[in-house]
Amino acid sequence: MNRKQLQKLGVPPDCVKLAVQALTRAAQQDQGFGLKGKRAKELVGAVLGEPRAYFEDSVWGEFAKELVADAEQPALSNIDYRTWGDEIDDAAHAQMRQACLVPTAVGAALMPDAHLGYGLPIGGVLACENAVIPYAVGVDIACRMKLSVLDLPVETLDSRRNAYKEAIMGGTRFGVGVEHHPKQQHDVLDRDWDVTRITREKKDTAWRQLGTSGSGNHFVEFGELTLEARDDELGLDAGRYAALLSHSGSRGPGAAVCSTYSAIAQRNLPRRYANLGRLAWLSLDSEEGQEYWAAMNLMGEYAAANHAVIHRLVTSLLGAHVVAGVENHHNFAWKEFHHGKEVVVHRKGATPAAAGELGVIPGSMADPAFVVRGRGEPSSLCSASHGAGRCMSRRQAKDTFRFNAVRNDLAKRGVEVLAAGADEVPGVYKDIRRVMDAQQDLVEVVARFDPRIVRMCGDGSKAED
DNA sequence: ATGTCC
Repeated sequence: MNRKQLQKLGVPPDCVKLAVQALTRAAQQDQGFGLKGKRAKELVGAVLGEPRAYFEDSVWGEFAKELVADAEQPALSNIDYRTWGDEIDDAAHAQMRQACLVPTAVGAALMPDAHLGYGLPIGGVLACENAVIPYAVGVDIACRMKLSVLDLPVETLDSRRNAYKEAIMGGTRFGVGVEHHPKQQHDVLDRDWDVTRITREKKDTAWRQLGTSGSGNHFVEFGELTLEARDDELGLDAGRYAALLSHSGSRGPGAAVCSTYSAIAQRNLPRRYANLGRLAWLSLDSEEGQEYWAAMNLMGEYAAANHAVIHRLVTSLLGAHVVAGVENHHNFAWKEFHHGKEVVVHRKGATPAAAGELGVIPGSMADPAFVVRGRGEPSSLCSASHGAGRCMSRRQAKDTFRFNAVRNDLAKRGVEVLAAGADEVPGVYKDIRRVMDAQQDLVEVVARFDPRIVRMCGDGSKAED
């Protein structure tokens, strides 16, 4: 009997392989019994009819157990999600509805900067029970923000402009595959990179890329931080400060971890869930799930180290010291308690916003970023947006904007862009002020950061220096 | 967002 015949008989697709193995064993034990025989059909039919009666059978036991396990696989969920903001496209909603079908999903929310992503939309928050979804964390695992407030008078942003520009140009590296020469040092290299094969193999890449910014929406910029009132936790009085803000992640190694474990998850995805595709999950009880969890957390430390090195290099070139700081992941998964039970909360392009938790939400190269304090709103799973959110694709942006023209406009508005592409100009983003208005119940604004000197990945160069 | 992976 072949696969097709077995399935016609009622064998679930995920059990066909074991049925074939059982038939082969049966044929070996009984010389007069061929695989095509009517008897084969009868035997398979009998096991299908009462699988539990065959659990101890040396020929049919394994197949029988798989039949029962397959029937007991959890059904699709169908949970609800709340949405903040009203400028979210249908495609992002469609992805969120798919995510709400994931069998382990128990909570979901969509942030006001949401837009289309792989698997879960960017700006999507998804809580699962005892399972992790690599593509609900995202390709750039632990993509993150870091703000450092400097001990230099805010006026030096103008009076010492060249020193600031040289510090950014000398201390940062942008581009796909870009590395530091010589390699930088950080304690993260002393962590255990042998937790998975892929982290072991990517450790040297990680070292070479340590302290680099990559491409896309990543940036390093100087700007002016304004506090309307003293903030004790930040340790800053009301006033204006020179500050350094960066957006970067786990570079090549994080992408390799994501693709490795999402491929495993998708390969293991039972056929009945096939249309969930890139939302494939790994049980935290499985070896693969534990490996991903360990690798993801290492990438979290690595991304934090990248920012630490960037800030170390840039502030050291500038001759500045750091007097206060805020940082947070916005592509990550955490074990947290919500509604009385422990769940895995995936935030993919979403800022953790538990009550009292500080975070940074950037706008665009010309619009303000905000230091925020979470309000711990339960229905958002204690989350907020991670930025303004794109309202135009990179492709469309290249056809719509000429970067040099935009750059001249921005210069008149007091923002000097050292390098960037047309796909990251302010016009490709929603209005950050509207996005902040839409999430007043999620975060309170602690400070505003206005960009003054900005570096992103330049156009037409994949590995510029 | 990354890098060219049988």
